[in-house]
Amino acid sequence: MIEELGGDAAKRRPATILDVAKTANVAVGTVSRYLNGYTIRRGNREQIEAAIEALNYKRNAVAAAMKSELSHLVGLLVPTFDEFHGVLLEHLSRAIRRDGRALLIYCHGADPKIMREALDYFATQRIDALIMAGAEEVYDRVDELIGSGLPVVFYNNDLKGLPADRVFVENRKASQRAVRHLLDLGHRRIAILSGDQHDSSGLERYLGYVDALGERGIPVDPQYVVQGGWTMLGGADGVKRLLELEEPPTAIFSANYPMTVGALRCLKEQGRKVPGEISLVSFDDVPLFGLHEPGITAVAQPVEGIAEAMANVIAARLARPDPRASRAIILDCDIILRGSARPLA
Amino acid sequence: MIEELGGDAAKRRPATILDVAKTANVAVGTVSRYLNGYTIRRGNREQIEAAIEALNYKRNAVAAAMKSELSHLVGLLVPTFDEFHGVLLEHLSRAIRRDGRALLIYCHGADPKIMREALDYFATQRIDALIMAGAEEVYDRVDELIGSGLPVVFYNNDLKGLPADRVFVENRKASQRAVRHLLDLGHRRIAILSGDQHDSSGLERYLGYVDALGERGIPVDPQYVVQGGWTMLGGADGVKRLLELEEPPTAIFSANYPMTVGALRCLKEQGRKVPGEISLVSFDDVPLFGLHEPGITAVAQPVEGIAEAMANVIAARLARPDPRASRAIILDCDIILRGSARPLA
DNA sequence: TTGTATGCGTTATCAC
DNA sequence: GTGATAACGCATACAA
Repeated sequence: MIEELGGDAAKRRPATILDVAKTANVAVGTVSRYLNGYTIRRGNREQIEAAIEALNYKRNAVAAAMKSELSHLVGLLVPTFDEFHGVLLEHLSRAIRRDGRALLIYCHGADPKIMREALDYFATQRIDALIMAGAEEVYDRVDELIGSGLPVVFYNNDLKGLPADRVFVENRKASQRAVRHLLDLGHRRIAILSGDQHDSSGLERYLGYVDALGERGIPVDPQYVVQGGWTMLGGADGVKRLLELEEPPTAIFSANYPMTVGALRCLKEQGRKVPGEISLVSFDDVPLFGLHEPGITAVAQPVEGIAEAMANVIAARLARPDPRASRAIILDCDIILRGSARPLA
Repeated sequence: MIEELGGDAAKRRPATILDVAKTANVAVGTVSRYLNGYTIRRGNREQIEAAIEALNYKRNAVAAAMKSELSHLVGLLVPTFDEFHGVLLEHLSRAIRRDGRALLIYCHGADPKIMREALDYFATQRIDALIMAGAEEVYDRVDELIGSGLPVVFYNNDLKGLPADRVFVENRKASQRAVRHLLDLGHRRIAILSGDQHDSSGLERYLGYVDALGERGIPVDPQYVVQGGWTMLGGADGVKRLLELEEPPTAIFSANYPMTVGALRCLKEQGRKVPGEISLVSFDDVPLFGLHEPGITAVAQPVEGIAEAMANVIAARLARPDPRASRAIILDCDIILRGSARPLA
C-alpha cells in the first residue's frame, strides 16, 4: 500500500536558544539559565516562556550534551531479553526516567564481538553510566571505561576487582533455602541444573546447593550436577541426562527460568510426572508458574527492588562522583511454595 | 588548561579528532574522511590508525550528531514490557544495530502524561526515528513530530491519517481463523475476551471474531463480548463474568497474552476444566503455553519478522530522506494447535 | 586527495 | 542577575 505523504510538511529549521533569546529580548545566557532551573527575574521568565511557546522551542540535548559532557543516557548491556529482563526493563526505565535520563539498550547474545561493539558504541555515545551483567570477555574494556570515569553497575555476574557499583541478590542463600526445602521434604538424590559457573550467579547458586547438602551431611554427587548453560535447550538436555542415570534424582533444582522451561519440556516429553515422580524447584518466578499444573515452586527475585537499587546507585554516583567508595547492594529473595515439590514417597 | 582535582585517577581529557590529526601528521578533515569510510591515501590511513590506537581515540558521537543532525538513536515508545515486547526487543535491538544504531527506550504504562514526556524527551534527544504503538492521546504531538521530519513507525495500534510507516500483523484474519477453529470443533457459544477496541488491534481482533461467527450465520451475542482491557486482571475479571452467565460460553477466544493468563487463573480458581468444560484459544504465543496442561492453542505473531520489518522500514526511509510514500507492512500469523480447544461434547 | 576555516546549539566564564 | 563571547568536537564547503 502506497500513500501520498502530506506535502505541506513544513520542515523548517527548528528554533534555537538564540531565537528564543531574541524573541524574549534577553541574552542566550539568561535563557540557558532558565532552562537549567536557575533563578531568573520574573519579567524575563515570563517573556522566555512566551517565546518558547510561540516558537515551539525544544532544547537540543545533543548540543547540551556536547558542552556539559552529560548525555542523560544510561547504557544497558544485556545478554538476552528473557522474562527477567523484560520485567527489569519495565521498572528500570521508570526509575531511570525519574532523574531525567533514558535507557540506551544493547543486547549481545553472549557474543564477545558484540559486547565489544556495544562498549565502543556506548563510549562513542558518551553515556553517563553503564549497567551490565559482567562478562570476563570484556574485563579489560570495562576496566578501561571505568578508568575513564564512567560509572558502572554490575548485576547478575560480577567482575571481581573492578571499582564499580553492584546490585545483586542473595543467590547463595536463596538457593540454599530452595534446596533445603527439597531436603525437608525427604529428598536425598537432589540434582542441580546449574548455570554457567564462570558467572558469579551461576557459581553462587551452585554453592547454595552445596551448602544445603552439606548442612545435612550429604555429599555432593557429581553425576547430579549438570550444566545447563542458562538456556532452555541446556535445561532440557541436562534433565535428559539425569533421567538416563541408573539412579535418577528424585528432585531437581533449576538455577534459572529458561532452564526450568527446558526441564519441564523434557520431563513432559519423557512422560515423567511432576511432582509425582520427580520434584522441581526453580530459581526465577514468572506469572505462568502459578498456573502450571502443578504450580512451580520458585525463588522470586525482587526485580523491582533491583531496578530501584540500580537507579539509586547511579543517581547517587552521578550526583557525587566519589571514585573511592563503591556500593554493593545485595537484595533478598522470596521462595514461593507451590505444588512442584512434594514429600518423597 | 584546568586540571581535574585529585591527581591519582588518570582522568585525562579524552583524545579528539584534532589530537589524532596532529599525531598522524595529517589534517582533521582527512581523519574525518577516514572515520566516515571515504578513501584515504594508504600511508595516511596507516598513520591515522596508529594514532587512533596510540591515543585510544573514541569518536565523539555527540559532536558528530550535532553537525550531521544524525544521532543514530531510534526511539522506542512502548506501553509495557510484556512477553511480546521482550521478544520484540531481542530481535529489534539486533536488527537496528546492523545499521549502526541503537534503541532509546521509554515505557509509558498507558499514562498520557508520560507519553507526552517521552515524545518531548525524544524530540530533545534528536532521535533519527521513532517506533511506537499509536495512542490517540498524543495524536497531535506525533503529527507535529512527523511534520518536523521525524520518520515514525506504528505497530500494534494505528493512528489513522498520519503520514507514517506501519508494521502490523493480520489481526483480523488470524483472529477469524482462531474462532473458526472453535466453530469447527462444534462450539456455538463462543465468547471473546477483547482488548481495548479503541486500539486498532483490539478492534480488528474483535472484527475477526465477528467475521468468523458471521460466516456460520451465528449472531454476535453481546453478553459473550467482554472487555478485558489487554490486562491480566481484566482477563480474569472478564472470565469471571462469563462464568456467571445463565448460559456460559463453551469456548473463549482471548485477544492477547496477559488476558489469557488472567483467564487461566480465573478458570483454575473456579475449578473449571480446560478444555473439559471450556475451550480456550489465545492470541499471542509463549513457550510456556506448550508446557501448560493442556497446551494452549494460540495465534503466534511473527515477532522476529515484525522487528526485521521495522528495522528495514527505518533504514529505507533514513537512506532516502524524502520518499513521498508511506509503507504499510502486514505480516501473517500462525495458529498453533495444542490441547486447550477440543470438540464440544 | 588534502588542508583550512567556519558553523552546529548549548553551556560556562567573565565582566557588568 | 544579566549580557557578550569563548569554547565543546566534529563535518563540510572551499581552495589548493
